[in-house]
Amino acid sequence: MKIKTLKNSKARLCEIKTNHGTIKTPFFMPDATRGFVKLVDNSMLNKINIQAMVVNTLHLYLRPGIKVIKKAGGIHNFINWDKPLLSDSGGFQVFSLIHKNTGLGKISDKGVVFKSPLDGSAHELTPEKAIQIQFDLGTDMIVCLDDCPPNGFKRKDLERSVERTILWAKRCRKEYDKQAMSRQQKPLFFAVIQGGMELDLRKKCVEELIAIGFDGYGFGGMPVDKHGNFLKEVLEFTVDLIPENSIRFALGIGAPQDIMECFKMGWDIFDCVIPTREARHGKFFLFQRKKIFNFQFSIFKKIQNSKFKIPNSQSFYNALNINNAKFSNDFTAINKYSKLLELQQHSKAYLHYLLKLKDPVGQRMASINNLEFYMELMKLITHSVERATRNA
RNA sequence: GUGGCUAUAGUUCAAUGGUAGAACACUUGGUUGUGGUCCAAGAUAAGAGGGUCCGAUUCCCUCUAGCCACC
Repeated sequence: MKIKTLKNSKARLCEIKTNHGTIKTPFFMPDATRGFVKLVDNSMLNKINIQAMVVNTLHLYLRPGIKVIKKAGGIHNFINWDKPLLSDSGGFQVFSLIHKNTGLGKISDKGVVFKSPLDGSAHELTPEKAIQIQFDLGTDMIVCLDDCPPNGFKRKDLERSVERTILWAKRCRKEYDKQAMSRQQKPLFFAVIQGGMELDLRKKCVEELIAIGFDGYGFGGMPVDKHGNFLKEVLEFTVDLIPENSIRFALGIGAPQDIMECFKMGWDIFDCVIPTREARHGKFFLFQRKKIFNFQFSIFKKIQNSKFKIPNSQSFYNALNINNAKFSNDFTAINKYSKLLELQQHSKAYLHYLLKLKDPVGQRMASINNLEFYMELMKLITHSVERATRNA
């Protein structure tokens, strides 16, 4: 991994080598939980320049099942995608399933027993099994099974989830080493840091995980509190504890301004459902073009001066709710600056109408608009920082 | 043409002689390792005319409209 650190900032630009090509950070991965980004096909993802995606161990294990994927020659072949893929362990999903509905499963030190939400059949996920499945998928980056606590967990419960996360990380490491012996290509291996909002638990967790040794470390748990406030302090505290030569993965983050904040702190890679899920429900990201120059200029200036401070998000983009009645008669282009003809040529009123009907045609257009926005956001940060460091 | 039934929110339906509810639709928020969702808040209603009654959306009459059956 190549790392380019910035003079007056903790932010950094990295190049990460994977089995399916090199990725440049900061980068954002859309969630393709079941092996596809909802409503968007691969040729469109390539057009938008998506570098990598996140698939989910648990969802793919339940359906179509590992047998099918192995028979297909791995997940890349199965979904016809030749760029990097990261598989999430399924920890977040199975834990949120159980925490929301205690009847659906049981958590013990051994692993998690749960009922499939698809057909009610019983399954067990253990740390070893999570790693085996991910090797079978053949993803380029894999993640330890972790004990993911819900928002509002008390200290005692958080302590137990940290203990279990560490215990499981050890078992995952052991299974990884066993699996890796018989394979030519090894995936990059991530552990997940838990501890909720308790800083000493975060510290303990990350120190123990570093002692075990991983290629990268992820921020676990919800990055927002129950009121929806972004946990900036916890994220900043945690990233400072991760070694510089490790990849820093901000799981589930986030809103555009949260990604900006995290990049500034030194997080490298991101994934989130926001651009696609919210697109389906009408939230729609657009740059304020006139303000982008100011935005770039302020990054440039702030790197040259003392503290690198990312400007307020409100100053350069809008999050519109295309469902609002005012768009029913707005015949301007969905996004006249888009590279994609369908976003240039269709009107906001048309998209409003399609989304009111919950039609996939509209949901798709909104999804690709938001994904293009996120990719441009990454490009904008990277270019601004590169230009600034060149001239510094 | 005759007989019967019905008329309450944008829609489909409740309850009620004294403050008219729901679902969906509508309006506005929220959604952070994907439930193709979910949650929260909000606006909106008694066909027309007459009668009984302290008081009628409710009971009675006439008209109007719709539905069903029969000719």
